[in-house]
Amino acid sequence: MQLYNTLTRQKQSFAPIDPSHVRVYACGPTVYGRIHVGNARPIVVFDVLVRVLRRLYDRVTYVRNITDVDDKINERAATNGQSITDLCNETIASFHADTAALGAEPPDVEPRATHHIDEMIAMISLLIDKGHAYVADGHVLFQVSTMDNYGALSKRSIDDMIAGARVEVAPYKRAAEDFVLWKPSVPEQPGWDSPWGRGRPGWHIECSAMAKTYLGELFDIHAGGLDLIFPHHENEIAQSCCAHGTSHMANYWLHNGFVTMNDEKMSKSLGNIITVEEATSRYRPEVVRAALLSAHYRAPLDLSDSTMQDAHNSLDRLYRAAGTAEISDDRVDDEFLACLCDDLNTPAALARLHELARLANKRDQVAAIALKSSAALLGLLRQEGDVWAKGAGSVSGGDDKRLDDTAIDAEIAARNAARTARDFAKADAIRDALADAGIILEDGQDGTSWRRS
RNA sequence: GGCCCGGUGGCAGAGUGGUUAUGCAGCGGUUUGCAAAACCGUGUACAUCGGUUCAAUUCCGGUCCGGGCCUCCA
Repeated sequence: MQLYNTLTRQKQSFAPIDPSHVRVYACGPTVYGRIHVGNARPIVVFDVLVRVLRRLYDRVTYVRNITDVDDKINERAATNGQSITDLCNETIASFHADTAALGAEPPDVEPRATHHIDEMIAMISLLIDKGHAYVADGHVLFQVSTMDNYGALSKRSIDDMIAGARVEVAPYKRAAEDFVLWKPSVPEQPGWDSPWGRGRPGWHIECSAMAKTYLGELFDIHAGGLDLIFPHHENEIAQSCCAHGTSHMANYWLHNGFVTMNDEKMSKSLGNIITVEEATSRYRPEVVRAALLSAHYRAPLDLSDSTMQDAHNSLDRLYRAAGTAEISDDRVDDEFLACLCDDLNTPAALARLHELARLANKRDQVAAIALKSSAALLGLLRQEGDVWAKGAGSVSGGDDKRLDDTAIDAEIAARNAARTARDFAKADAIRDALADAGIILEDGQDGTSWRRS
């Protein structure tokens, strides 16, 4: 498998450290609110990555953390007038609902930051002992200058960063680029006892500590969004490598591009977000998943109604072609798999699915099985074709004017009676009325079938 | 200011040093009572200017335009 490695800015063939056990870490959500479609992209994309890896290797451990200690959580809990614990538990539950709706399989381990405070304290102590960190004014800071190749991932030098600094430097820092490992908490803030007093961890240390705990000092793949390259992943590398005396934290660093709205990054600070909850109620969840896979994961993906409509039409065609074919793990199409093995080229893989669909539509049952089996690797076409066709949550039209299935069957019976009587005007009137209600009829050899548009 | 990444046909979106991506939309046909679906056919697309080359959308350089990171952010 070929993967684009941010560390080398090149596509490289993937060689696991231990071929009998591939280890992957992805940065998960900070749980203070529902995730939006931009947050969902790495969930879905790296879900496909792990599915492909599981197919290629006997054992894969996929870790995706949950950040449940963060000042944004504290603020949100205060705003909502609820406890931090309640806010986190509530948000985690909705996160699980959202990821399940998108068809993402749960990770093997989903560690919570607050359950790994001891590991963080141990790692911070180690960094102090090794001279990479210092205590100042109740804080513990990582001294960036003690690391030789800091900036290797983001291709950024310390000088560049100082030149571009847009933040005021906290007075207790020895250097502007130093970052916080531990900070003091006032009584009303969450905190844990530590050698440096009661406090809480900085942003980056949790990932270093949890990755070490579950995947070891060096593992295969670390994944996340493009905006995490700097400073988050850079600082994770600094912490982990300096604590463990290793040259690398992970061998491959994968970063997904952004979801945009009108070509602008979807972000909470810009306020142009659509939550997964909103998206999956306006469109079928599988359509949202397909849309997220319709562009290459490193390219920007602009979301609009037409993106969703395209994804819907595309799935419609694939579902019809797949028919009632059964999924079989050993019938995945080779060309399709080759597309995914080429740096997760999902648009090319989808194109191959359409080629299989054309063959299947020419009554090639082998192609139909390959289509359904291959699509399953993308987490698509998992429903029965009939369930999809008649499913609710269409792209256009609300449920208010929706007809129920028995009413539709009655209309179809009436229309077929008219057709038998060769009263085509009446038959067509019934069909047009159904079409207005979003019901498309198809007269086939086995009678009339219908689907929701 | 520093550092990254892009600009492909009506739209979305792959890919390639010389030959069909794919889907949607459009057009023509087959089929159908008419449709729908399906199948077949159909498009002088690769920001711009130079360079390398027998040959560049594809490699190199400049220009223009767009996006991102440098602050929480997938």
